[in-house]
Amino acid sequence: MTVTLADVAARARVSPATVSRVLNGNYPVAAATRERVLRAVDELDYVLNGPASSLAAATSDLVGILVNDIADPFFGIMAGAAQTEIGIQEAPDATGFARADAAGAAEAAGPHAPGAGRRRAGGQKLAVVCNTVGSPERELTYLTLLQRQRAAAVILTGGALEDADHGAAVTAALRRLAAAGTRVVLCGRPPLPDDDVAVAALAFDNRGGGRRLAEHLLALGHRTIGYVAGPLERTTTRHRLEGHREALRAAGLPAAGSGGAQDPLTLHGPYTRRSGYEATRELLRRQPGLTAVVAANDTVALGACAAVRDEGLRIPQDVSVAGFDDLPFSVDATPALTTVRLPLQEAGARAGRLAMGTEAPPPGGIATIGAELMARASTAPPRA
Amino acid sequence: MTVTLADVAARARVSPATVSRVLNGNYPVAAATRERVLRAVDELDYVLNGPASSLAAATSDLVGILVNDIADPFFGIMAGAAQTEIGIQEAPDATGFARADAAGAAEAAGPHAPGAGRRRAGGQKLAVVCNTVGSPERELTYLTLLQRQRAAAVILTGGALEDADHGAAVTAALRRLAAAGTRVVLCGRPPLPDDDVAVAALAFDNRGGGRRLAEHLLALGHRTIGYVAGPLERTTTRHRLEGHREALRAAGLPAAGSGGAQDPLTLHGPYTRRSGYEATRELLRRQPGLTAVVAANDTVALGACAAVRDEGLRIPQDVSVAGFDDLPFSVDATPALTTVRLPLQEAGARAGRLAMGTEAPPPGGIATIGAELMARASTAPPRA
DNA sequence: CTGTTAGCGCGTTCAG
DNA sequence: CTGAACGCGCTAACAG
Repeated sequence: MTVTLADVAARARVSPATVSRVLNGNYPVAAATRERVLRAVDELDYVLNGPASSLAAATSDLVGILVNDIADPFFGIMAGAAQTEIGIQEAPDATGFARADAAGAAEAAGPHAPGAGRRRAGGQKLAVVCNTVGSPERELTYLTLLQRQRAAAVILTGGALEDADHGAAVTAALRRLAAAGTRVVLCGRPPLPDDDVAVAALAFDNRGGGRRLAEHLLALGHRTIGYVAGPLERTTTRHRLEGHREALRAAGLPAAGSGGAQDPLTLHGPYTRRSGYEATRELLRRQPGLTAVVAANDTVALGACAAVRDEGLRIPQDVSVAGFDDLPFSVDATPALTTVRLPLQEAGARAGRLAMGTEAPPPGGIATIGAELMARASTAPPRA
Repeated sequence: MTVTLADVAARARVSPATVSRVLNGNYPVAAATRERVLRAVDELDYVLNGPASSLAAATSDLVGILVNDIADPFFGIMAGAAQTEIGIQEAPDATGFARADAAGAAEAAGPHAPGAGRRRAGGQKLAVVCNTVGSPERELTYLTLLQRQRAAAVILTGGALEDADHGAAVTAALRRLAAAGTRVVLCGRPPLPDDDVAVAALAFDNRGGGRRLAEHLLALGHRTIGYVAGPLERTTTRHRLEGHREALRAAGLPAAGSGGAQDPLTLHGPYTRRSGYEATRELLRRQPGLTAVVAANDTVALGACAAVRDEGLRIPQDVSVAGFDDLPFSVDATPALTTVRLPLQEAGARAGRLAMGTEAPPPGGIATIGAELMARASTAPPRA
C-alpha cells in the first residue's frame, strides 16, 4: 500500500540503488537521471522509510534532548536553541554533491504548495525533546529508548540528581550510548566522573553566581539573609548554595550550615512559585530580623515576593529579594528582580552544535559558562 | 560488535523468536524460559534495535508533539501534560520478572504482559516534542520527518497559520500521515477543513474568552479599550480579536475594524513582552483617552504593564490591563493580572490520551474547551 | 508453548 | 555513472 523506494525506481526507470543515491546525495548521479528520480518521488508522494533506512545504515537522524521540566522556560529556552541549531542542517557535504542535490531538490519543488520540496529533505536531523519531569526512572527510560532508536546524539540539560546509585545508572546508560556511537553532550550540568563518555560538558558557574549574588547583598549591608533553596540532592541546588555560603563565610558571618543541615535560614523545596511563597513566609516567621531572601531561581523568587507582600512588607525597603537564571519575566516583576543571568540561549545553541559535531569540543571536554549578576530594583540596603 | 537478538537467543538457548516474544510480552512464554531470556538480556546489556523492530513490525513507538514555541510555557504546559500521559505506560517491574513462576499463569491470562524492566522496556512510547518556532517550513519538515519515522501519533498544538497554501500543505501532510496509520490529534487548534484526517480536535474557546474579557471591561465602564493583538494570520489571534469586537459591537460601540485593518485601537505583534511594551506605548500616545489595554496573551500583557508604568500611569487606577491564558506567573504580576484561563494541562493530557487511543474521541471528533475569565486586580473601573 | 522460515525497505558493496 | 546482490536485526506467520 505504501510506496517504497522500488516503486520510485520503477517509475523513474532506474534501479533502487540509484534512487537511494539521489535521495542521500552522497554519490554522483547524472543530472538527467536525478531529475527523473526526483520527479517520480514527487509524483508518487514518496517518503523515505526511516526505520528501514536506519537499519541498513546503522544510524539514525534522531537527536534527543532531555529536560527536567518542559514547562519551565529555563529548559524551554535551552532546548529551543539546541533544536534550532540542529534542525537547520543541510545534507552532508563531504563529497560536495550534497549541495548540488539540495539545490536540485529546491528547484524541482514543483507545483506543490510551498515547502513541498522539503518532503524529501535528506540529512535532516530530528531534534526531539524528552521531558523527564525530574524523575530518575524516566530519565533512564528515555535514555534507553533513545539508545533503542540508535539516536545520533543525546543532550542532557539542567542539574543532575546527586544520588550515587542513580548517577552510576545514568553513567552506565551514557556509556552504552557512547559505545553505540551516540554523541553525548551535557548542557547546564556538571561533567561526569567518567571523562570519556560525554563529548562535552557545558557547566554553568552556579557556585560563582551564588557567590556574587550573596556578595552583592552583603555589600548592601545585609547580614540576615534567608535562602529558599531548590530540591535536595540536585547539583544545581548544592552549587548555588555553596557559593552563597562561601560569600557569607568570607564576610565573617556564621556561615550557616557549613555542613549541618540545621541552618534555620535555609529551606529546601521544588522549583515552584508555591515553594517560594511558603518557604518565605516560614522564614519571615522564624526570623523577624530577616532583611533579604535569596531564591533558588526566578520562579521561586516570584513566590517569595508574593509572600513578602502578603506579610505587609515592602520590596526592597523592608526586605530585598533575589532570584537566579534571569528568565524573561524577571525584568517585569515589580520591582524588577535582581538575579543572576545564565546565557541559556547561547549554551543551548552551543550544545546543539556539539551534538551535531559542528563545533569543536572545549579543551578537556569541559567548559564553564559564566553567570552574571543582574542587580536590579528588588534589592537595596536594609532599613536602619 | 553490538549485541543482537540472536546473541541473546544463543545465550539463553532458545530461538530468536522466543526472545522477541519475551521482550514484547505479547505472546505466552513459559516462565522458566522467560527467566532465562531475561537473564541473558541483562548479562549482555542487550537493548532492542528500534529501527529493525519498527521495520519488521511496520510501526514505531514514536509520538510527535509539535509546538510553536517551546520556550513559552503555554506550549510547555500542554506538551508536558501530553508527554506524561503518553510515557506513563504500565510501570516497569524491575524485579518481578525474576520470580515470575506463579505470575506466569496470571500473566498469560492478561491481555498483554507488562513491558519488561527498564532496559528491556517494551511497549514504551517515545513522546517527543518538536519546536516549529512558528515557522511554516519547519512545521512541514517535522511532519515529514515524523512520517519518515512512521510515528504512531502526532499532536499539533496551538494556533494555526491562516495561509491558504500552507494550510493546504499541512492538511496534505496530515492526510499522508493518517493514511500511513499515524493518529493525528489537534490540541488548542481549530479543526481541519477536512473532517476525516484528525482523530480529534480540541479547540480552545478563544472567541468566547475574548468576548467575556471585553464584556468584563465594558461592565466596569471602559469605553476606549486598546488591543495588542498577536501575529496576523494566526487563528488564535483572529478568534480572540473577533470575540473582543463582538462584545464591543453588542455594547453599541464603534466596533472598530469590523473588517477594516484601520482600527487605531488595535496593533499586531508577536507574542513577546517587547511587542506588548511597544504597542502599548504607541496606543497610549495615539489615544490619550485610553482607559484599558487588552493583550494577546499574558506575556504581552506584562510588556503592556511595563509600558503603562513607564508612562507614569498606575494600574488599574489610570489604565486597566488584561491578558490571556492565565500562565502561572500571571497571578504574581503586580497587580495580579486579569486574564482568561485556558485549561492547558487538562487539554494536553487529553490530547495525549487521544493520541494513545486511551480515550474515545469526542462526538464528531471536535471538542471546544472552555475559557474562563479570571478577574483580578489589574482591571478596575476607569477614573471619572 | 517453541522453533523455522520469510521477508520488512533500504544502504552498500562489487561489477560493469 | 549505474545495476545486481546481499544483509542490517527483528517480527510474523506457520508448523510442530
